[in-house]
Amino acid sequence: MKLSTKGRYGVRAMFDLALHYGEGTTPLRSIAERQNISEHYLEQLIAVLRKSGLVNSVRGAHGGYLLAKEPPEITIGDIIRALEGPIAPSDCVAEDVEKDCENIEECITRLIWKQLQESINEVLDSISLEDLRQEAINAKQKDGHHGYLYHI
Amino acid sequence: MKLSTKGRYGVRAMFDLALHYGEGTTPLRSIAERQNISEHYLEQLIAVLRKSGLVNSVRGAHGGYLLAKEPPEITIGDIIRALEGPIAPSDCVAEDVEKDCENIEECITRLIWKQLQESINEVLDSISLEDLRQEAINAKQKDGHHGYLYHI
DNA sequence: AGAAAACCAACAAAAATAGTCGGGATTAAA
DNA sequence: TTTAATCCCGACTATTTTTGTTGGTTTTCT
Repeated sequence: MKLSTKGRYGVRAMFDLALHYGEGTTPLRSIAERQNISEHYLEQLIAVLRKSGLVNSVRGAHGGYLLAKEPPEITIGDIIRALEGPIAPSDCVAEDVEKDCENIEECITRLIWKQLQESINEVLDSISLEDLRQEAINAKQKDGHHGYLYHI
Repeated sequence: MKLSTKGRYGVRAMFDLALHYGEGTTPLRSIAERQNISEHYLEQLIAVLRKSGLVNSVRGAHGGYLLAKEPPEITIGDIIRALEGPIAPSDCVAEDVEKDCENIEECITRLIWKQLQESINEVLDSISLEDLRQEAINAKQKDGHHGYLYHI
């Protein structure tokens, strides 16, 4: 029950773009440096996000990436599903798969995975990039020097 | 965001034991056959469940496994956490790990993983083996011939 | 032209997953 | 007392997924 770096890096990259929303394009190198992620690896992830219609790109010098929609219109769920595939704790609850349960016990445990799937989607779809942006603004106001408010 | 077979097989095995609760021990082979899971692989999983105090074992001929507590006292969360480790979408929200976020963005995305973790645990801890047992009884009553009610 | 960037495809190391294999220890029953 | 059923244990292995790396090509601004 863990997200891979794909999802986590992807969310951070999109969050980074959200913080620079309205300022034109952001080159991948800047995102990678700020977020401390391998640039080439992030390239692969953002390619997926582009193909999913979540970011646009501008090629050439002074090019870069930018959000394809406004921050309130992009949810964490959109990002995670693009990068990690549909959220399905078990294959039998994935939308595109038609798989028969082999026995009644399997059918019943399926109820669990269905509930879990719905709950996860609900949480992830309830948080938009705008929400994160607001959190960041609040955090900075409370603690001027970039303050690591949420350390464990 | 997918559970491995460890968690899913484990839940099915425990469910199987719940359906036979009060009937003494159940040999692993029976569980493996009914649930169509490799016996040797399931052995490894049930060893973990035993060490976690969720099942007891009886060695020797006519031995087998049985639930260590009553079905209402065992939740799906107990089983999943035993087999897959603590539910933590990101390491920074795992209880045993003290990891500093490296920048403010990472700290803010952490809020997502924390919310997600809580939601997942809530769902999984709200379902007990007894709940599944009741579902099974209902399903059988409605459809006498072992009826695959929950097919997609 | 030159530099900055996106874009692309193949490769590869490391880790996790999903088992398999072979035997040893324990116990009930014949 | 042997035998069969069963749990117990450790080592091995194949496959897949993750997490990148390498080395380019193309596009566009200055």
